[in-house]
Amino acid sequence: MSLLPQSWYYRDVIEVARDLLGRHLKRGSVVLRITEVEAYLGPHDSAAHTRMGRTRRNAPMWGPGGHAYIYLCYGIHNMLNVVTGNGDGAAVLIRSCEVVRGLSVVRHRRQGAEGPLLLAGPGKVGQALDLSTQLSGHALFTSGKLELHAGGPATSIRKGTRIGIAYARRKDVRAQLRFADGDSHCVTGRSALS
DNA sequence: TCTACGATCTTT
DNA sequence: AAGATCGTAGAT
Repeated sequence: MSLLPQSWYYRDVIEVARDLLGRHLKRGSVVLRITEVEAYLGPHDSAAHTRMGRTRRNAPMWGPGGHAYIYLCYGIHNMLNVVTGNGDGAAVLIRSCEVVRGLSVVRHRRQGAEGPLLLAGPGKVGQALDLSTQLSGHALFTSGKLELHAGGPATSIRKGTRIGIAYARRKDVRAQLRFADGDSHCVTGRSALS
C-alpha cells in the first residue's frame, strides 16, 4: 500500500482518468479497486459541475488536484470525484469498483445487497465507502479518512460516452470520456464501450 | 423565499 | 416505466 503523491494528480484530467483504473481507494478497513471512471473537463464542458462557475458545492473542483469532490445526487447518492490539475475545474467521477478488502463491512453498509463484490454504479461506490458531503475537499494523498493508493494500473482500457448527462451540449454528450478496465466485468453499460 | 431538477438505483 | 428524496442553483 503506497499513497500516490499530490504531483500524480497535477496532469490533464483525461490522462489521470485513465491512470485511475486499477488504483485503490481506502476508507478504514475497506479497500476498493477502481474499474470505471468518467472525466469532466472544466467550465467549457457543459456536462461538468463547474459549467456554472464557482459555487459553494463545487469549490473543491477549483482547488489543487489530489482532493475529493463529493456531492449528493438525486437526494440519495453521494458521488465521489477525484480533482485533477491545479485550479482547472476538472475532476474524475469514480463510477465502479471491485471490493478488494473489507467485504463484510461493505455488505453491512449496503444492507445485505446482492453481489457486493461488484460495485457497478457511482451510488454503490458511495455507499461502500460510507461517503458524505462532509468529506468533500478531503485530501487523498496523505493519511486520513479517505486515501488513494497505487494498486496496479489497468493494462486494457475501454472507452465510451458518459452516463446521465443528456442535458449537455451534443458535442459533450458524444465525447468519449468514460473509461473502464477492459478486463473487469464490474462496469455499467459495458456493451456501449469500445 | 420559491421552484425545478439531478454525473442514480431499485422496484414494478 | 416510475418513485425515492433533498441540496443546489437560478429565478423571483
